[in-house]
Amino acid sequence: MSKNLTKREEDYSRWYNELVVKADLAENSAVRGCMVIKPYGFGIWEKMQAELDRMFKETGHQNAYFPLFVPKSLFEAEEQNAEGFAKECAVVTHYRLQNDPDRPGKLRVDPEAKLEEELVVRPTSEAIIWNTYKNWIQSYRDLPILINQWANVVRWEMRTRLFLRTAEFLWQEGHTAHATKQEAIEETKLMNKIYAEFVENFMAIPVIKGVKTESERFAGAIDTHCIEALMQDGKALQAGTSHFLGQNFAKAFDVKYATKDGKLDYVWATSWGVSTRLMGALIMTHSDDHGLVLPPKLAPVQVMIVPIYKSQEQRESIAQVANDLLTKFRALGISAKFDNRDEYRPGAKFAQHELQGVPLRIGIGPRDLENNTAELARRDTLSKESVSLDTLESTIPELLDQIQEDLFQKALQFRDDHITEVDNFEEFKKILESKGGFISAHWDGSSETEQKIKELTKATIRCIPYDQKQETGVCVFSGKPSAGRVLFAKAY
RNA sequence: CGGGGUGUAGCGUAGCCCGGUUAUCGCGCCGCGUUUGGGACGCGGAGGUCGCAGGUUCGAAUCCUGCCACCCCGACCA
Repeated sequence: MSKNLTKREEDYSRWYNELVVKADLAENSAVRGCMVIKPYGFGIWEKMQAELDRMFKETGHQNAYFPLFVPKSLFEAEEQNAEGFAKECAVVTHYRLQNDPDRPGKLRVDPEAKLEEELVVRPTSEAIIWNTYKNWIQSYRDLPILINQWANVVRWEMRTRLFLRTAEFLWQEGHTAHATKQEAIEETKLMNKIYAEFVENFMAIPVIKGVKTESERFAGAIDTHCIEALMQDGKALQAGTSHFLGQNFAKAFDVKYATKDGKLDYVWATSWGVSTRLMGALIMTHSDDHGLVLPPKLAPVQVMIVPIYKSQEQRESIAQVANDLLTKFRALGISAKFDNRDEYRPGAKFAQHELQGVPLRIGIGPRDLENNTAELARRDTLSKESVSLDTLESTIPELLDQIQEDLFQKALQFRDDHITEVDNFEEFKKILESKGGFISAHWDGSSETEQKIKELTKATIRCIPYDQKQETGVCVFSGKPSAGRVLFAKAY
């Protein structure tokens, strides 16, 4: 994510440490790999949350909250799921501290306070939620259950990566229960579609919708649908997943319902989630050497007004104009701010707001006061123009829309330029090393081939795209017959 | 957990090989003044258990041992 930030040494430092999102990998080993998200960064997340939440509610979902701690016996009930996450679980074993007799003033874990049953800190909530759903579901009349929760989860990864893989992360996880297989499959696809719409329309990041291969599937799922994005360095990023869980969890937690004709059947399930990883995707898709570039729809501040003045009289005159503009923008639902700090000069403010990715900047100085103009600067193109003050009110809303669209188109162009069709393995390796991006190639459908390609090239199958063409060919690695191309890439 | 690297002020660092005044510089921070159309300037000032613990030595940021943390590369993963 910092690959573009090489212009000045200070930028790099400020990027992490002052302005944007302080991703503080704490020094204490117990919380290493966890993020501190500063207010500005959290403002971005809040906007993402708000839009997603709205989309979930529009499709009939409700929010609820389930416990952070999962008793180990519940956690292990669905074996596939438990096995998949076992290696990265934080576990609570004690419930009390006491004074350490050997180290005055220090504490130790009270050995007497050992829990009878260990508590797993949720890496995902299927277990505890399905244990609850068991009590909520008796009849087909209780279905469907369409619930989402906004929560934190913990996955004790061996290696963390800022934004993309932190030990603790914020996300939303939807967990739904359905009477029929078909309905659950529809829900799985619907939520993947909603993720795609959100990421494309709000984050301005183009994605490819598809289905995971068996080896990349969520632990405990029958099918994992996903959206895959491409970062500026040519690596793919899984931006969201939606799982069709079949009856696996219903069977593990014994969740049966009475059908209309009086029979008992297991419930069908889905789960789906996106996380703060999306913020990493946002940074790595749009940023440039000057810092963040935020799509207007997610920018905490969309328009920043910067005064340029010599005297305090000028400053006051500009403030009047600026406040007038703020009122107008507020009426239009545009979030605008007036950076009237006296202790920084304009250049420093310009640089700071560019670093923070504020989409539009309006500069007002003495010359503008005379001419009734302002300097309007776009963050994405870094272009500036002098415009009449009177036109701002009408042009800014469409300009924000234009920036949103341009960001998407630019990312789309880059993404499409980095999908390469390849028909032999030599070229596969060559493209992967030189150009990167997605490689569209035939695959024989076997996990063995997938595994071997991964070992040889580090590329994995990101997904089998929904819009895969029916096209007979031969596997790029094994030469065996294939019915269509899949997308390979090196991934985060 | 394997391989490599790095720990010096809020951030970025010099010094370490070859031990020796009061630990270097830049940014940031505080005060005063001058400034303000793209990252201001001058003067003054504050801020350090040199990652931690041992050891060697008259003397350790520097040499030795152990530990810890972080970064990069693997394995694992949203």
